[in-house]
Amino acid sequence: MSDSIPERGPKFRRRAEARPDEVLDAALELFMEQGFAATRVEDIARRAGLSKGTVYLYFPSKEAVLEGLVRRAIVPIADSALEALGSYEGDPRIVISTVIRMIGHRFGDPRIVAIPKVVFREVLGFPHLAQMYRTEVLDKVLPVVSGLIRRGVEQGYLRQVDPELTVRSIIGPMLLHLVMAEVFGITPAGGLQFDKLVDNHLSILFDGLSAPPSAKTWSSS
Amino acid sequence: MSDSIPERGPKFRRRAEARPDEVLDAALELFMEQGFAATRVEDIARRAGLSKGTVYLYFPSKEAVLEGLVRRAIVPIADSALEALGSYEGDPRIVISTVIRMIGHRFGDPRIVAIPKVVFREVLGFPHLAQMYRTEVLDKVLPVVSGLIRRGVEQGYLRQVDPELTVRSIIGPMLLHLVMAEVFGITPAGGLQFDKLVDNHLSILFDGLSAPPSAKTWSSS
Amino acid sequence: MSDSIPERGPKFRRRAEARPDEVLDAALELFMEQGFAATRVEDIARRAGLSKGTVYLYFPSKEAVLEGLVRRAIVPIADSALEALGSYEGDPRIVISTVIRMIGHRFGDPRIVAIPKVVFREVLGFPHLAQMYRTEVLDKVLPVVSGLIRRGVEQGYLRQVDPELTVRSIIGPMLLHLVMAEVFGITPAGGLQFDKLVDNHLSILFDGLSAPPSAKTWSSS
Amino acid sequence: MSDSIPERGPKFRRRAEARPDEVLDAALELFMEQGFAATRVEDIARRAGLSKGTVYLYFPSKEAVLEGLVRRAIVPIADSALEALGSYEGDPRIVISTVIRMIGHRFGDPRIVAIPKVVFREVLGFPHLAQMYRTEVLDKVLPVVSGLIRRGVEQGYLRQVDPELTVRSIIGPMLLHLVMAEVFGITPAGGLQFDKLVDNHLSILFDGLSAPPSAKTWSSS
DNA sequence: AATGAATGAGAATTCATTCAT
DNA sequence: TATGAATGAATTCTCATTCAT
Repeated sequence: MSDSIPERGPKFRRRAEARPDEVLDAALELFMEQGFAATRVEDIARRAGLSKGTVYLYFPSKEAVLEGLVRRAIVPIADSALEALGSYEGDPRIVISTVIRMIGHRFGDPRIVAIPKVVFREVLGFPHLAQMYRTEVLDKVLPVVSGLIRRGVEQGYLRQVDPELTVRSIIGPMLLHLVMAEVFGITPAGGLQFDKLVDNHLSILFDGLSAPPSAKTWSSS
Repeated sequence: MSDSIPERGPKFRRRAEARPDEVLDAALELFMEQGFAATRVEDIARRAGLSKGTVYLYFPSKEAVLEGLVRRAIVPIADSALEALGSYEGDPRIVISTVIRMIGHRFGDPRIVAIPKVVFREVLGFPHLAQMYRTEVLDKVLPVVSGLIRRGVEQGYLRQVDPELTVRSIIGPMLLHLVMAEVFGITPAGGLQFDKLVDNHLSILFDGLSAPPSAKTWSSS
Repeated sequence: MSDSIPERGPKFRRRAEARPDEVLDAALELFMEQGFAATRVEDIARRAGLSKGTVYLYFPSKEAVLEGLVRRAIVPIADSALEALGSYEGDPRIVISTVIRMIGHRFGDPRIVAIPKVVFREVLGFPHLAQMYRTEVLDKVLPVVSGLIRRGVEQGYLRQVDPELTVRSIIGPMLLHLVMAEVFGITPAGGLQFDKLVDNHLSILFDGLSAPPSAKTWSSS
Repeated sequence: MSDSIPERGPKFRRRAEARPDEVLDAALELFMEQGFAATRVEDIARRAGLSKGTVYLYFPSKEAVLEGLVRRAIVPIADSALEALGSYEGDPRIVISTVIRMIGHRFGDPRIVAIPKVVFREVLGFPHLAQMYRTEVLDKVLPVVSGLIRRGVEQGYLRQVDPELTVRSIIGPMLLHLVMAEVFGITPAGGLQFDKLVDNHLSILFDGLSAPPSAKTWSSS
């Protein structure tokens, strides 16, 4: 029992410390594919290469797995977003572009998009999940972004806009791009192409849809 | 026949024609509040003022209720959207504004937003729901919108943008506004205020975030 | 309702007194096809050209329909069988042949075989049905048959056999013929052919399987 | 049953391999007593000393239990019957007697008769059960028996009879004996007494009911 | 630590029966 | 009489969770 038992289990022996993470990985995939309710604990176990009982060794309940999933994802998100947005001083359009591109890049990784997708899906059923996500992620990130915009307006970089509402204009198109692709399978001709979306989006976001000569004659109100 | 006792409690109300709609109304509320999986058929019945069995009188399964919900909502959506977008000829910004405002207005009615919310939530678990929604709503509406944009570009009203991707920039901010409010309870100071969101959004959409003088010095690429 | 309403209902108007019988007819078919438990009251009603509620106008419960079915079938069976067997005095082989042929003939009518088939199927679940069938049919018919055999033995027409057990030898082959055909779809080449079965059976029953010369050397004990 | 309780109560007996058989045993008893439809899965579980869920651990549905029951019974039946009938060469009456006696003996065991009884009862409701039983049992056994008879006729041991129809005369009386006893509780004075039935039956089968002197004057046609 | 057999509460669905019309 | 909408008890089946090994 002490050393070489290579033929036990279908896979090579793994370090026990990695187990909880493997469970979360498996759960993430499944919750994303079918939702929390439709995923059986045994499915999670199987996909993680474990038995049902073992899952309960690391998580007291199925709901705890979902919670663990969100918790695990929360720290790096808030961290890296705030880090990038952090204390930049100059033209906010540069930071915004940078961050948007970074987010766009990250969302190319299915492991990363999966988290918000699962959260969106399940929060209504588990309000304290929403609470957690809001407190740990949104309440930290949103004020920074709107602060950035406010400063941009004050410093003359940006037109007079409502900073809070403008956050929706910055992030919304990317969310929709994802939703269309993931939920309905609607992508542009060549695939997800987040890069192109970001280019098109930033161009409109900063310079508007209107053709230059029309700027005088057009009024959106 | 002898004596008429019409007020004998909620039982035997005999309004057969209205029943399916009452069931759908109740189901919509519950699916929205807790999701499809967490809603028991008995809950639906109770909220509709019926007994469990009666629900099955009109719908062969719980899933059929969900389907009926989507089906009921689909026709008016596609209709009214296409009607508004229809065959407008002039400056597309006027149509876009009009439609966006119309959508914004409609989304003020919780009965109306509820449908896409439920669809988004459950679609992963019921792929043919996605199919239905896509075929009946998205595949009809999206091409019209991107056609509008394409024409706007060709006729010089709009800058050179990718029509398909630009759809995301038009609708995305509104989706995010809703998601933030409904999923995480994050609204601007005074409530949902869809009107203000729409104004802010359209202003940015057409004229861009950048302050006018900066147009020369800024490059979004 | 006053005079000529030929287009109401799928069939010509029938006299109300026939209703209970129509219900029993429908029930018989269905109980035979699928068994009592698998037959819904609504199925019975539909096949009888009535509505569910109307069935309850004539029978207080589903079980009462089954009971009514058996009751209706019992009288003529006992009657006609006893009549034929009744008070015959001469060679019992003639009566037995006659009755067997009569039974064989009757069993050609699906409406008639259906009754014992349904009874066999359901008696275990409704013991008082068995009781009824036994008291009304079997306890009347069997003693007459074994009495006939006993007398045949006493009068030298038949070999020394056990009259009670011999009843099984007389009727059993016909039962098996039916069971094989109805339950497993196993019939002789040209169909049910009850006539041929009866001929073959009677020939063996009275004269035995053994070839004549072997009679001396063979002993069945 | 009386003593050896491996203590610890009925829970967690951990005898995984025996379980399916225990379930089948319990189901057999119940299906026989009350029929398939009237037996609840929980009843089966309870009688097997298990919980409802455990039944589903081994059988995916109640119907699968019924199927398993038949499947389990089928192999030994066909095997032992064919073995006995197999390749006998001489006087077929000896084999027939032997097999009939063997069957008679076996049918003394309630566990064995139960199977065909359940099959007969439920087969109309589950046609593929009939299919299975027919293919695996009847289609194997019947041709062997009729072949035996045909050979007996050819070799002069038996009178000119129809081999296929004669099968009914051989087996039918035993079936009826069982049906009368099990369905209606009608047995000869001293109980089932299969031995006596078999003796009486074989005597008639081979030598006929008719008293010897009458052979000339009697004609069964 | 790991397993998977066993449990039982809970949910979907069916259908006999009732009753206002 | 006749109808069929409405009811709810009963039943099948699922699956999170426990626990002996």
